[in-house]
Amino acid sequence: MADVGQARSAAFDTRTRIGDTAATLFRRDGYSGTGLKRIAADSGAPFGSIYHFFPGGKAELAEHAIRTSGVAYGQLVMSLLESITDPLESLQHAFEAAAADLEATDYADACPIATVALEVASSNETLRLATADVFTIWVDAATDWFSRWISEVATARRLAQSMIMLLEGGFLLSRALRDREPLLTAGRSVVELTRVALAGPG
Amino acid sequence: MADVGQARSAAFDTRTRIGDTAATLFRRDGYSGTGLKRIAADSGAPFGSIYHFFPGGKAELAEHAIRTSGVAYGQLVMSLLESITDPLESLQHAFEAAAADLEATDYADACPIATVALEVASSNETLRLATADVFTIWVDAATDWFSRWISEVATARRLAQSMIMLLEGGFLLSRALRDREPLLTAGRSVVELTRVALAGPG
DNA sequence: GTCTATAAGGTGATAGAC
DNA sequence: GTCTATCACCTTATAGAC
Repeated sequence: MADVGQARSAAFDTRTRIGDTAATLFRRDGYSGTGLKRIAADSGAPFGSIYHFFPGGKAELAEHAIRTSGVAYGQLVMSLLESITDPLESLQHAFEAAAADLEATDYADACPIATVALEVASSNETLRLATADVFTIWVDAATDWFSRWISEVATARRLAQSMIMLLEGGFLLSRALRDREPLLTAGRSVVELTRVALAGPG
Repeated sequence: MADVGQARSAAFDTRTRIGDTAATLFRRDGYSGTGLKRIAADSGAPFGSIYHFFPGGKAELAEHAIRTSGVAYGQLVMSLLESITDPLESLQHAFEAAAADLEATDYADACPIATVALEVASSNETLRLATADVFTIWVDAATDWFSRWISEVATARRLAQSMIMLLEGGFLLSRALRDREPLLTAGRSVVELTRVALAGPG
């Protein structure tokens, strides 16, 4: 197993480096705002390597970045939610961690796909579908998490969607205002919504 | 007064047409994704007229579009909230109207500044400030509206921010998924948060 | 398979004719 | 003041040397 990894390591590293750099730039500057030249330069890979590993060019690279970073970010958030047993404390902690991360990266690293999702929603059906798939995965995973304490699936799903929407809206306002407050407010509202649901039908 | 309008109408119309077209394209395809050639073509104005009316070029045009369409959209939403006296009914109606509008425009016309806001947040300080000013105006106006029924300003402000964040998150998910559901769910959650606040300290 | 040079077209911006 | 032609640059993509 180590041999296989070793044998593929050189090519794998270059491909991964290109993918990671692309994801970082797409997240920060969007799809149209990110040039392939910049991706090659920042990743240290020659320009031609992009087309060697991603023959479909920018579109294929973007779809790969959306799906890969989207799934990874979803897992990161879910693992954050798993780290504390009490749901209300867990939610508050997750939003505080997101706010701290955002501030630590000078308000750059928020949602990995939101900027691209808005850009391509009305202009690129392939990439729109990729972002839709990622959001669906997130909502489903969060619905399962809420379902541990909420018996009604519809309620769990509504909380899951609202959590993600508040996170996204919080990222948007916090990035624009360069202030953690909106994101922290979003966290408080998620806690409030969950508290009410828990006190409700049980 | 009619004469002044008449005298300025030709130039004013062209400038307005360029501004409106720019706002529409920026909203749909973002800042980097919108070319000045396209703005000239869609507005019917000659290319040079863009620089005649907006000497600062694309950046000045974008700032104008952000501030103008941002303020206008805020007023639209607030007037929608004014049209019904009961706050809970009013909120639900506003989100349903937003969802209907989004669907009617084939999921294109959502927030006029969100796409650009995310694009420029880390790369263009002038435009970031313009989006920040718009969001601040929206939060302040919504805080005043909530304050009619909520005595604590901090609570009214939290509700105002959460309403806007849920609207923005709802727009994002609904556009990506091409489904009204997230936006309608966002509306339900805003109503829920407001109901709890109203039942609380009074 | 890694990398470079170039192609073909689009971009923001400008100069200058009318 | 309206409009056109053009500039220099940057974009994605490809062809081909090594």
